[in-house]
Amino acid sequence: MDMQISISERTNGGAARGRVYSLLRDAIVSSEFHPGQRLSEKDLANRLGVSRTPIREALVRLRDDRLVEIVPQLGTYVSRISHQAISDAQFVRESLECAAVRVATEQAGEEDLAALDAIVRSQHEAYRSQDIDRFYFFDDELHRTLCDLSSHGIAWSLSQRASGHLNRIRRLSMTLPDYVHEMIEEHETVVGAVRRRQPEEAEQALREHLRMVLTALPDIEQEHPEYFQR
Amino acid sequence: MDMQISISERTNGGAARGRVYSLLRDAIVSSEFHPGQRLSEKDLANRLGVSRTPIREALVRLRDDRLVEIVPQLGTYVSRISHQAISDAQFVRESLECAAVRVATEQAGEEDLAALDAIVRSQHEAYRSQDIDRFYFFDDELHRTLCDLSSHGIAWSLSQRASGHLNRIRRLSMTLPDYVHEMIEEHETVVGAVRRRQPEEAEQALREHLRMVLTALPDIEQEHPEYFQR
DNA sequence: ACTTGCATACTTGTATGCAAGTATGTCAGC
DNA sequence: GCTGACATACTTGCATACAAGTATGCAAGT
Repeated sequence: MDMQISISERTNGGAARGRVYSLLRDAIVSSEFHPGQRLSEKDLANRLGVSRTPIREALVRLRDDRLVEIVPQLGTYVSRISHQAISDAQFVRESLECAAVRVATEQAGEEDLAALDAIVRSQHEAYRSQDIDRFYFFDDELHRTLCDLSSHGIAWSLSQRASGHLNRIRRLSMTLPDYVHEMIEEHETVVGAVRRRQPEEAEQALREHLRMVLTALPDIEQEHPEYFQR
Repeated sequence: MDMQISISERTNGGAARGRVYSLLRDAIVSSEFHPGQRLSEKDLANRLGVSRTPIREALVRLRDDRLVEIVPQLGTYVSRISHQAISDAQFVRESLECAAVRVATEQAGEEDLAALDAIVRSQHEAYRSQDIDRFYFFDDELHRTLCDLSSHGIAWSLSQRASGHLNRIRRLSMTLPDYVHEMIEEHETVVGAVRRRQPEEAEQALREHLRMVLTALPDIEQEHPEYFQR
């Protein structure tokens, strides 16, 4: 067992659980842990240098996110991507973020609009330098900011939490430069509608934008059929 | 320690955690545990006849629901009712359920409509016999059914999970017969709009209905100021 | 009387041991 | 060679022991 990690983390209060949750979630969403893979609490505990307890609590939370399935006395498995889970995640994300953007359109001040513009500009820049991680960072940043502007930041928290399956698809379909440019244009459309105080337009533009990730689904399923359920 | 409970539960897999979560959530929502009250894992473990482990896992989940606040090395407290939490919960519930009812309006079959009618009739009956618990049961049942008809049952799960603070208010304002009758009429309006395939109407009716619970808020805050934050 | 420092009794976070159930490999018997 | 039973080595769920930090009350000093 790795004592350094163990001891250094012991000083912080409740850091291990959150750290383990983030690590495991990233590993699943990035398909580093591939769908269907069996996970062992004990093995994860050894690899991360903590005991089973924080591992367990993280796994229970990931089950709430539908990213793992825990079968008592049998094992814990990375969930396969299911169409129902994707559809549900899409529904939740659309519902929350579209409702948020309507409110944001009514509440955004001039400095808020400037912040949105800045994010879009940063995305352009990331696109030019082909920095895909940075691009997706600002993608999230834009959506988060739109939710925050509704004064219901919870919309983004819950949307993120529910979007595990969607993010897996997004991560599997990363390298599509044409699509990336289209995404920036869609962002500009949304921000433009917010600026012109057109909630209906903003909602519609965001809804279409959110559905773009689904267009990659058939290709991914053909490429990785073993990642999908049934 | 109560060995009977402990042993009887040991046979089932993962039953203790779920049972403890439901018990604690009910206790908080019903204000049996009053807002601001300090909870002790060890004390709860003794009272429920289980060890700290399932208690901990339930409390962590309740923190996700914003119903408790866990302060490391200090204590766990029942969250006070905050206007932000109420507003967030209302936003989430409206967003999810209104989106669901739109889809439900398009998808409901004749037998689904009959089921909705049956629930409303049961509510009438519960009202006549002044059975408030039964009334609220069918209230939930109607909302859950509407979500299920959208083929996104997750909408109801998440709505429920996010509605802890709202349900606390609802439970604190229980005995209002006039209001109850009004609620039934609102339900009938929603179901009627679904039957006539008017998604916009159904959504609007549901939205207004969902906001009714908030009308009780000022009275409750005046009656129990110590339950509220700040 | 008041303040200050320390012992103590809490709290939660983490680690680990035990119980119960399942899959699997191996060996005996046919 | 094939089949079936059993030992074994896993799994998760729960209980408990230990670590570390905080509040509190008491006693001693000013």
